[in-house]
Amino acid sequence: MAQPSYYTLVYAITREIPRGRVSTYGAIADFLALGSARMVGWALNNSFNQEGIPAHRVVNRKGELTGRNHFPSPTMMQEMLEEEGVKVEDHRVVDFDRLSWHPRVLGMDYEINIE
DNA sequence: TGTTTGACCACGG
DNA sequence: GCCGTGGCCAAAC
Repeated sequence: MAQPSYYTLVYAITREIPRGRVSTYGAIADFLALGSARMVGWALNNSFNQEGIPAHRVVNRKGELTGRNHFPSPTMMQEMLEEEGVKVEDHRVVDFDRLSWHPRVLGMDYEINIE
């Protein structure tokens, strides 16, 4: 994509989420200082066109896997997380407070790598 | 072109 | 701590 759209930014940040950690829609929207948390969800919905985007690591602020219904299989999101060592119980990330990751750690001058 | 709709969040009561 | 409400902005209709 020559011109970075909002989607591109969301995708780039989502790719930076470390394995075994989770992030939230609000955190991503907050770091981008653009749009809203809703748009992050919209972008991720469209992210199935792109490959290699760990959309399963993005949950809502309560740690709930609200996006699970948008995966090919509703149980896939949980299984992928558990495979990375993130325990999920009753559609919620266990110990979410400790595992939540904020893109701020990338630094303010982080340059997004657009493919 | 105007309205509706989202994988949401912060806030006030 | 739960509930209603407003805000957010791009796509679909």
